[in-house]
Amino acid sequence: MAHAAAERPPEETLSLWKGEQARLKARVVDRDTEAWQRDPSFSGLQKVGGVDVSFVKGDSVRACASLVVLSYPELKVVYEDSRMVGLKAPYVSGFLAFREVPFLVELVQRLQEKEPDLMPQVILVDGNGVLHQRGFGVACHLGVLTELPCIGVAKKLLQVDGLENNALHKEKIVLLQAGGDTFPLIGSSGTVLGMALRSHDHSTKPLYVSVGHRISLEVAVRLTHHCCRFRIPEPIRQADIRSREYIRRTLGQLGVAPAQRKDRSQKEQRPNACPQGGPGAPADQGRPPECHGRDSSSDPKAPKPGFQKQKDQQLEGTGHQEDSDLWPPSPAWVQSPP
DNA sequence: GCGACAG
DNA sequence: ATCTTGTCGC
Repeated sequence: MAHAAAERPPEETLSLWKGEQARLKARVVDRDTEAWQRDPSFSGLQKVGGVDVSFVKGDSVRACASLVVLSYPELKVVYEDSRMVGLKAPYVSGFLAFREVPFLVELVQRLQEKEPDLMPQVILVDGNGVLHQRGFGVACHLGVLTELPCIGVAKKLLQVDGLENNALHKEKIVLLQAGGDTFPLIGSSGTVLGMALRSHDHSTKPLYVSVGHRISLEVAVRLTHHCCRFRIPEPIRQADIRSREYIRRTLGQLGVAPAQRKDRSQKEQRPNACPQGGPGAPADQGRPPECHGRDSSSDPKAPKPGFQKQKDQQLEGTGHQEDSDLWPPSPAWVQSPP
């Protein structure tokens, strides 16, 4: 039973999740509530958070959740908490929060306990805010559960409410000529759900920014832009880099049973053991502001093939349904209502 | 059966 | 999301 979070939940579960989203959605505040948000240069803003979850290939349970806090406007990491977690829900488009948000809330609580002074004034979330099937993406979810301002930053357009990544959309993207350029994402209802943002002068593929909680779309977009040294906003980029680094260093290439890995021809299988410090040595757990050690974080060598994959293809699975069809391995799906 | 599909 | 190697550009 190493796949607790592998198969799609039954409709009954999805209905409960929809109800939860509808209930929490009523608490979303889609306007500025902080003084720094009104300031042209964001004076007063000093700490920006970023969260992300990386996964262990071939393992539907283990993942690493990270929360980082960066100084603003320097964008230097002043706090990091990366933790291995056990996933309890699978990824289902439209319900990303039920898979990741419990761990993100935990990270925020740990920060509150350990270093309350480093609590971020806003968190950039990997995923959407109100640009969502039911107007309540993971950025809204995290925002409402923590009451912290949150911004949804997606790397791909979620095609909902009439929004399509079609020829017209692509034409608009071409018109984004410089970093900071944007165009609104208007749903069928006529509502502005978010903005496509060219985050950097040298980046062609836009980011899709939407309101998570306690911030206006305009400010969300402007702040996201100010956080970009590269295409991905630094807070999210650092959380991403550090969470996968954590996995790489603790599990290396052996994510799952070494026996069922695909045989890579006859190449040498590196012994691959964790260098200094055993698994018991977190290597960076509650590390105070100092952040000693390697800070290779920001380097101008962002390796990205000069060409894209004309179509973000997703390997359509191997077509194998290797395991049984016992879905809920155990109860406890929905979190306690209130 | 076919198209979609945030992470 | 994950894996993967080289390659092109500043």
